[in-house]
Amino acid sequence: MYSLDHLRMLVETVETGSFSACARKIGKVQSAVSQGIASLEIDMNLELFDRTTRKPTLTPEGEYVLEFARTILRQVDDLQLATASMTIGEEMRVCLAVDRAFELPRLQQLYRDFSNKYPNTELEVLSVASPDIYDLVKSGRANVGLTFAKLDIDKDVELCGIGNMPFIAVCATDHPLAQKQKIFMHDVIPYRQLLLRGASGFELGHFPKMSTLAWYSNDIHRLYSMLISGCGWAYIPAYVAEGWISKGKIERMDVLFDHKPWSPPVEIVSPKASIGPVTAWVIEELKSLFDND
Amino acid sequence: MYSLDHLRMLVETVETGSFSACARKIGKVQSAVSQGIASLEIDMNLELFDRTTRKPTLTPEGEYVLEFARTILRQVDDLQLATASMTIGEEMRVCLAVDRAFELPRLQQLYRDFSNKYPNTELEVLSVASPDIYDLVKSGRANVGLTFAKLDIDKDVELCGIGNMPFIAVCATDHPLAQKQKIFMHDVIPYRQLLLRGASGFELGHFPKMSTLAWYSNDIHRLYSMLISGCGWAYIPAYVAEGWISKGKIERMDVLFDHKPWSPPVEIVSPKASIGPVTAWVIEELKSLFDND
DNA sequence: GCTCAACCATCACAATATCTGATATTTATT
DNA sequence: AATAAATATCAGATATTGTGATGGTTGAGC
Repeated sequence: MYSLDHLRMLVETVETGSFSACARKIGKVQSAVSQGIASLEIDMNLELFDRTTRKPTLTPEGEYVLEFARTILRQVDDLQLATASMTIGEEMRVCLAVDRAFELPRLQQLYRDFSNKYPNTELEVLSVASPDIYDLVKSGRANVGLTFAKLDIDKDVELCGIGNMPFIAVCATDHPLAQKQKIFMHDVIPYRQLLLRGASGFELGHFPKMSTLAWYSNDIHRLYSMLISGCGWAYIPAYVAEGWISKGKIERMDVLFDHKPWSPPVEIVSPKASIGPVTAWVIEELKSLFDND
Repeated sequence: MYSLDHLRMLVETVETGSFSACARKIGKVQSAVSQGIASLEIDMNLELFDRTTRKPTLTPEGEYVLEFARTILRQVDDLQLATASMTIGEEMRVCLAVDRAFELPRLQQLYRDFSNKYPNTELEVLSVASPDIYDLVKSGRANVGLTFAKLDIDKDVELCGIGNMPFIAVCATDHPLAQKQKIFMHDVIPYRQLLLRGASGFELGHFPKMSTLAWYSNDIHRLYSMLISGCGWAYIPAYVAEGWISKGKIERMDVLFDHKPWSPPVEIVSPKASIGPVTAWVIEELKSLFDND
């Protein structure tokens, strides 16, 4: 049965162009590679290289096998990285950074599934502001992020849009705006708008500030307190609003300026390289987050 | 450096619950497994199993490594299958089955990219009717399929929806319906409708037959001939219609009964297991087929 | 058409790695 | 306490892989 070294020889030979060059690169002697490839061909019962030309060229079969070998070795390299970082003490755990606004029931489902599927892997969930998430992933502090999409693309991280999160405008039932029907843009401007904003200070481009006066919080629950005490109105995720409205102190505003709910895009942020299988699983799960809502 | 056998021991030990059972299963002696796991732990510089209990249990590190090992071995098994089928003569090629209605420019781009990326792998493109595609993939005759979505789900194949293909109603410029503006449902009923249908005989649920009289063809080009000779009207993919309309003999009908174009969902069909890397690449490419149209 | 450098295949032998079977020890169960 | 089933360890057997030497082939440059 062939080994990883054999596959490495195949890949390296293609990469360097010759058995000798491959041998030099992997620190062995030419005949070792020659025999290695030969035994690989015997094991697979296939001719991988055409040796009639000066430099060995891949046969169609070889071409096909090469792709498998590449994928396998990439995984092995990732495992290598993972074990290396584990021995130097970095505990293996998965850290998921999500925007504070996401407290979806589906996320709780994900926690449950995670604990069943990977009972021994630690899960850390950081609840932070969207703009901070990119840095957390970039620095390696977090393995995956779930954020409102930035407008500019970031070349250091992998991004994957997964849908939109509808926001609606709400205010307290005793707020002047709650009485009004068919609210125009100019109607809300005089009233204080309550906005979500990251601790880092700046807000997201997707969150439109419409009123001239604004109050901020980095915590959506604090926003609730501010709302019911009549401090102003706010745009909040529709699924949060539902819960609040059912409590009877908050009402949906009948705004005319967006007839379909305003829905900023949501994306998954992951590092460019070396994603472990557990993180990969989390990413796959996150992808279906908005599938049937 | 550890080998595939070592990883296999790890996985099999977890699966069976003990080193001995693992040894029995993989046809070796207990001490071989014991030593194998030990050397794996030395190579990785990690403790994978906790031996204080009766049966060895995975440490958190082991749990983590296990996932990698599983993925790697799955790939190796796939490679095994691929090489086996290649030696018994099944030429390694990728066979893509697409519905006859798809002749998208983006598909031609895919052919070009394929020939660059995998110059030695054969590509076969079968142009067939959507309902036949499921069987082609199921039987292994085709590796991937691109079809209009069936309404019932099929448990034997993997399905992945990728978007919708807009259809519009057209007829010849000299057809009575071309003269009319604001065509109602009852206007089209008396005229012959030209429909796409698979050779297997049955049509897709997504293709609404509205007229009482219908003519069928399994070939969209034949439909064109029928259309320009004034035989009737038809629903055809919008991108096909564009080309035909620009030739001047076909016109878009001003139908009122669907104000947004009728767009059946399109999905990728792939086998449940053992997808080779080239096929995987094709699937990834197909997924973005409708992304920016 | 000759030379030369770089390449590949093959072989016998050396070096490693892996497997075996025996043995001692541990652990949960009766 | 006795038992059954597991694990660790060790020395020797076996198999795999690597080495270095040798000879043959290829293609570029003259």
